Amino acid sequence: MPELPEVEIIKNNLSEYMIGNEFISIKINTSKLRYKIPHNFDETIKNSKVIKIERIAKYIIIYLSNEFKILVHLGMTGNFLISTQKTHSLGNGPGKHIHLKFFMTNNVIINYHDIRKFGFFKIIYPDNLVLENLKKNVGIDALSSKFNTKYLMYKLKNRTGNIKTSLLNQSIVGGIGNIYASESLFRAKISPLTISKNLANDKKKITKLISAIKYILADAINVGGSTIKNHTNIKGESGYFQYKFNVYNREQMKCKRLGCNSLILKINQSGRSTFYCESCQK
DNA sequence: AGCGTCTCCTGCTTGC
DNA sequence: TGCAAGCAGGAGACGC
Repeated sequence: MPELPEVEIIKNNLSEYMIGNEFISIKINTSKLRYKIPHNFDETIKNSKVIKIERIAKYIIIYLSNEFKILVHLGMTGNFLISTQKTHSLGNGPGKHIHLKFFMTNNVIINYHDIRKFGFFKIIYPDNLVLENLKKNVGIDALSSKFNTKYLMYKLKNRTGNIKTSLLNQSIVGGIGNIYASESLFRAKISPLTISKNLANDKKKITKLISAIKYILADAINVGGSTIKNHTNIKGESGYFQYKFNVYNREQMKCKRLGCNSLILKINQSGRSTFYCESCQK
């Protein structure tokens, strides 16, 4: 589920329901996520107010009034769903995979749902540099104005792997995942097999790639992200960028570009699926 | 430094 | 129908 557009949507949803409100309590159903939920998680968060929420690449950071912060990553299948004290309903199936429940002072319950339990929650202590290190390590956000031609040429110039794998590398650019890497390369008409350092010499193509990435991500955010298996917004509503896929999940289907009769190919790169059109992407 | 491989977990799809 | 294998949006740890 969650790549940059989905995380951005979830961040905005959380902001709407959390900012300005306090945590009454936290119920932990499952502490064994990717990392074990710390034993003082509830104690640390309880009675603090949410000040602001930001996104760094695919991470969400919740700033608390007591100077602590919560670092959240949604892994492959993490999501938040809202319910209220009154109804206590989720409107989205059984609660089998709800691992945490945040009870807020505005009578809202924010439920963390994660089938594969690859997501995590960490407490960042005041003055701890986790966040600063994270900002260094995840490179520049794909939607940032700093993600520009000069930057990407520099980052790719020594890379001997393929461009598709480089786009998934969060230390090069933050936020792109497997879906949007394939879709962006299609839009930029660049083959996913292109060696990164060769592409780095082609200023025009790099510029085209950057604008394709920004276009695709912004478009996906506008339509609520991609719902492949279970991404929804906090109210349980699906996105519909999946209907706009040109290549992702379209193996052996006809290329959508007008006049192109080729079929979309599926290959494996660094253990991940890549979809592309051999005729359109050179 | 950079690349490939493996791993965490559950559920759905595919093939025998 | 039943069962097992394979695959899935992510990323950190490891060896080379």
